[in-house]
Amino acid sequence: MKPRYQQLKDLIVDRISSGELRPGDRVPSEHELVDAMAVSRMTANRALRELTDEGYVERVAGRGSFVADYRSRSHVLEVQNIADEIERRGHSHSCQVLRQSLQHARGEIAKALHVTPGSDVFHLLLVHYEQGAPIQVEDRHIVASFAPDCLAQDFETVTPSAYLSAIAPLTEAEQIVRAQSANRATRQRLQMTDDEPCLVVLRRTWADGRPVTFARLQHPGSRYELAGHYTPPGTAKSTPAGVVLLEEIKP
Amino acid sequence: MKPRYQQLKDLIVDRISSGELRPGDRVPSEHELVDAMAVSRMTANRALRELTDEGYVERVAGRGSFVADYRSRSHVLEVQNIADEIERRGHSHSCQVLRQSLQHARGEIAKALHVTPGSDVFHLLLVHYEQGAPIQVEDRHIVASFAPDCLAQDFETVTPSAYLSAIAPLTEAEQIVRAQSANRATRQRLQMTDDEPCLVVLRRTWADGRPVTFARLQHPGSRYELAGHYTPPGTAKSTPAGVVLLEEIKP
DNA sequence: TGAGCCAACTTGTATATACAACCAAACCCG
DNA sequence: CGGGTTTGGTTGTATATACAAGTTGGCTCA
Repeated sequence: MKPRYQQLKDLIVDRISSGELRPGDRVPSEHELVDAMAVSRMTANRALRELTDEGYVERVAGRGSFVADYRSRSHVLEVQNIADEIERRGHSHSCQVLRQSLQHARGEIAKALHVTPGSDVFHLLLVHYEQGAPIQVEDRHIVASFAPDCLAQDFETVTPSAYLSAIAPLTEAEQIVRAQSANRATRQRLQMTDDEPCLVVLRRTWADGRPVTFARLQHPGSRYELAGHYTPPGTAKSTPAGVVLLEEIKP
Repeated sequence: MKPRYQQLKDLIVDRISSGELRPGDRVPSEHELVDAMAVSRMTANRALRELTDEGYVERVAGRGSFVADYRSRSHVLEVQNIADEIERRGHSHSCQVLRQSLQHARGEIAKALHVTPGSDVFHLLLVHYEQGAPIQVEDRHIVASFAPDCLAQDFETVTPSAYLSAIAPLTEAEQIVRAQSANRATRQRLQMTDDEPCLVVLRRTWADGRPVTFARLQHPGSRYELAGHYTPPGTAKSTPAGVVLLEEIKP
């Protein structure tokens, strides 16, 4: 038998990930949980407090508890949307859609997305631009059942990342980073010289406990780099100042 | 005034990061905290429980609470030691030291390590091999005051990462990943072809609240890649199975 | 009408208490 | 001497209660 505070947490997380509760919505107060679930206030408090630590809930003394905005939930999403990233640099982002089609999953794609071969998946091929210069080729497959209206989307306005995380919170991501040579088509799309290395990111993302999308992101090595900042779990909030300017270091 | 559970947490974390308590050592039990600090057991419980969530402490019902092993504390260290990584793959690791010297910090190195130009820093240049094949050039600077006996170490036996994390827990890391062309010396050391892309990681690591080491890690693009797995804070423990085999996907 | 005050609700923290489960070492008995 | 048992210490969970502090909205009174 699970402890009662965990049952309360599961209950609330379920209501969030099912979409019943959306970011900004009010979640039951401690007293409401006490009355409805027949637990003590300390137990309800522990459940809500841990959900706060885990990023699901935001609490304000005097007002109540609310579903947190997914975007503030994890590094996963921060890293994921290149449009936000470019905007944060104060640059302009634009995007060109080269392909947006329904396909049948085959081979590695089916395996990576945990669907049976032949299942419906959407295929997207986009080029992202920063200040007019191409910065990323996004080659993405999406499980069709997760995002049925994918073909109707205008991905030149809303990036696939933003679109997907609006459907349901992306709970988990796995990625591999490689330095590779790009093929000719990619070189052309990214306006790369022949011998310029290409930074490739393979990323698989989960929602509702199953993989929903797989992307291959290719970037020109001379104009793009990945930055990461790691702290031990729990220390994340105490980010010290002066964590910049590593960029300036030349080999 | 800080809440009392936070005071207890600070107290214990201070004793850990000062070195008074080392991994595996016993930390005060709840009852001992109750007696010594004049708090209720629930308050002591909350302090120890949160330290457990944050990775500082491991608790075993019936035995007690103990300082956690740093190595299980965060992705930072997991990723950091290439010898462990190679060993985990069941391969053999070896290492060749090309340089191990005392230098004076200049320019970007001084800035990156937050020391005044001219301060003592150690400089290491190593090549790591996996199954006899070169896999990484490690070009590292270490703040001398942090690791005074650095020149006496045999880094062909114990990697710099392992050595540094034995001195004090590394609490924070910042890294940048690039795809670059390697210069001729590096290409030769890594036995790379002329047009092979090079995966470069620039990493700065903190301990005791200050940067202590800066490393440039270069890898042959055809034989090395970075893998990462991200979950939202708090969900980290529920890592689902079937998170492998992304490696097999060919572009 | 408007400004200030107050009451109700909320979260945040702290205490005292209770019981279950677990572990290790001491203990007892055959 | 050896094996089962007891016992004391430990964590894990749960409850009832209390007070402080923040927020909101309504109410009163000038």
